[in-house]
Amino acid sequence: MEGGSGYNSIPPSTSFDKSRVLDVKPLRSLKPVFPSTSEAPPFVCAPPNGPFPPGFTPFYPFSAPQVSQTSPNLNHGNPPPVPMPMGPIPAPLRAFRSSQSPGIPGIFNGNTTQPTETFREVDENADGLRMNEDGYVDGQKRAAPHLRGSSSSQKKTRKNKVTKSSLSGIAAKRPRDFVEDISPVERSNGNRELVYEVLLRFDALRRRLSQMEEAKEQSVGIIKRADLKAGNILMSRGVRTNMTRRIGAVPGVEIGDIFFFRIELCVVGLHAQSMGGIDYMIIKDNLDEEPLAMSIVSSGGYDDDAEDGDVLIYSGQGGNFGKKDKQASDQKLERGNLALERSVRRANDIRVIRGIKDAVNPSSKVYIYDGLYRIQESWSENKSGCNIFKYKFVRMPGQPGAFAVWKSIQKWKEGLSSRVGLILPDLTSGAESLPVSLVNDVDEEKGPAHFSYFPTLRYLKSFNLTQHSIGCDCHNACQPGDLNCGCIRKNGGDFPYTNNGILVGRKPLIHECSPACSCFPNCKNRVSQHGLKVHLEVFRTTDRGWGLRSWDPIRAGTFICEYAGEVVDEVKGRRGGEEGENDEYLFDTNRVYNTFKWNCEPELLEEESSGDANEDYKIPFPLVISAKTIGNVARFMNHSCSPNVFWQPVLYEQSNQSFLHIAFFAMGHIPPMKELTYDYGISRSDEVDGDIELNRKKKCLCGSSNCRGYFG
DNA sequence: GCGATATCACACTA
DNA sequence: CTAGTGTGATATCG
Repeated sequence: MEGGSGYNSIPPSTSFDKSRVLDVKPLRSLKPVFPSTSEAPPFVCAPPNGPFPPGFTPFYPFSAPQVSQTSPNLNHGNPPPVPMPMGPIPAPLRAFRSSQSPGIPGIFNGNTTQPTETFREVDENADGLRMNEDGYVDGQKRAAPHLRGSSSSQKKTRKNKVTKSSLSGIAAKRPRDFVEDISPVERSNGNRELVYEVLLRFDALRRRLSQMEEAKEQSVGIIKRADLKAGNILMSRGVRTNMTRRIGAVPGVEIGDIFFFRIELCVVGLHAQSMGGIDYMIIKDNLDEEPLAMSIVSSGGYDDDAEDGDVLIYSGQGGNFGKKDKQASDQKLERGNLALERSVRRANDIRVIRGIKDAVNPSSKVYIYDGLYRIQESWSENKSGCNIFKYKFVRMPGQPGAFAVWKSIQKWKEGLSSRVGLILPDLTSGAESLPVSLVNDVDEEKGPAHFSYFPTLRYLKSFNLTQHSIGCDCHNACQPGDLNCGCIRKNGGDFPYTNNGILVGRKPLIHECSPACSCFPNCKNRVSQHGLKVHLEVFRTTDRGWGLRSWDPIRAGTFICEYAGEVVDEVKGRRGGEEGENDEYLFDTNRVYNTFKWNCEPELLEEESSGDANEDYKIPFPLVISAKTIGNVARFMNHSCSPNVFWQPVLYEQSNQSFLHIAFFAMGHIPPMKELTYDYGISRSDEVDGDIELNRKKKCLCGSSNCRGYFG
């Protein structure tokens, strides 16, 4: 199959073609190279900061096998020659290993010393985690250690839901239901699923609050900061994790994870200070007590030097530095600065979160968890007569690239260095507003099989699926909360998107404005009509043919692309006649899709459950799209049973007819270079047959712990 | 028109 | 309970 007919052939051009692409077969369904899903591709052994080996993906899919995710792995000796501070070194600290470095020599400087009180506690936590990982062995039985805020979290929302024990078999296999309780143990110590879920719930609530605020709904009062409000609600309801403060990695948070609000770092326990840049804890060592730094956020407020991907010169806090209305003063060796100073001597791991401007949304920031660092040295500087502390943070070796990946992308964008394995800078040949690069740094394939790039849907005339509808008569732009707007009324009174174009919630159908409306084309209710917003890349995967990923960070609810192609006859398309291979590029609303919860839980807003909670796909009519001969980037998106992208039906008008489109949105925040995937669903006719026709199915290689084993 | 700058309300932990 | 820590959205300036 590989290297099939289309290989290296240049198809005849047609007047319609915007571009031609070379190709092999769609390999989304090829048989596995790694038959067992537990055999992760070898990208975990990449050098810390690149250059990455072919196909290296620095980020695990969220529920991919994470053998050592929560194991402290303290018994792997052979510390590499890491840079160590000079002078006497007090008792080395033990901590969680970096979560993504299985098989990499330990990064600890020893494991023979007696753990201190605090570290014994850490170890116990680690044991608990290991149990959890084996399938919620005793999630409920263990007493909750020192839980703050547990009382306030017991109220409401957790009505008699399924107990954890009744789910024990399934829980590890299936994403949990939103409303399900988070146990005290899980609140203390997280895991990957939980961290992801807490973040999803945070953003769902945040989007809903933004929507209500933008519509000026009186019910919630004025919320200037939906992020803080959402964070506050979740914290007080106990929808949070990793409350146990710890040195080292945080279970469930992976290097490369991205965040869009400081408060998100709090709810997953990565950095507990909602504003402060230095988080620390008091360590009791025999009779001594000393503060040690756990994590820092470098966001550009001070003149930190973040030029090098592996070294960070971090400024101490305080001194009223950079504040207009206050007199600058000396920084004092107290609080965070003191903790950093102690951490120099102790040489403990410190989590580093780097905040940078979001290129896609310049008014906001992105926070990247860049893994564990240690402070190599510290000194004082004098800035306009005032003392400032400086700390040289050096990244621990053996960790997957995170911030370094961003730096590489930045260079590609500036043209300073070309993307390794670049085949085409823009496979759309200008058909999209942004270029889509085609890259293969894995093998010899020169590109996907020929198709014509077409950025949207093409309805054939023979389908009379559409009807004229009346647009709104708003002037300028439709205003959230304006119930005179016909389009908002069609959406049930809610504006489907936030002011910055983020989808608030899934619904059976979204009605966007169109040329039939009198609002301007830049009206915010046209999110899915304006093409790509992030720089995408079609790339060669190691075992699943071509795939799609993004150079830009994508926040939850962001429109990614629509499924473009030809709308085909439902019955014919589904069975594909003799050419079963047509199935490869089919999108079919008739398939059975895993249900999942994405919208805000009304309980968190103390609202009665309403129609908004409905996340069923109820489509006005079935839609089958073939992207075999014409299509856009969506045709390269692979299947996953734990996807990070979902589809949403959107209706808007063109040429006096309403057309149904399939729009893809980000489920959670997606870091750059992480593969984009959605659930392909299962063909309904096969399901009805009872016996699944496995030969028609494709063996799934998504590698997720929720994997169904097949799809299609 | 766009970046810089000002203003404002605020949530976490020690 | 208070102090210490900037943040993120928006308005205004040059």
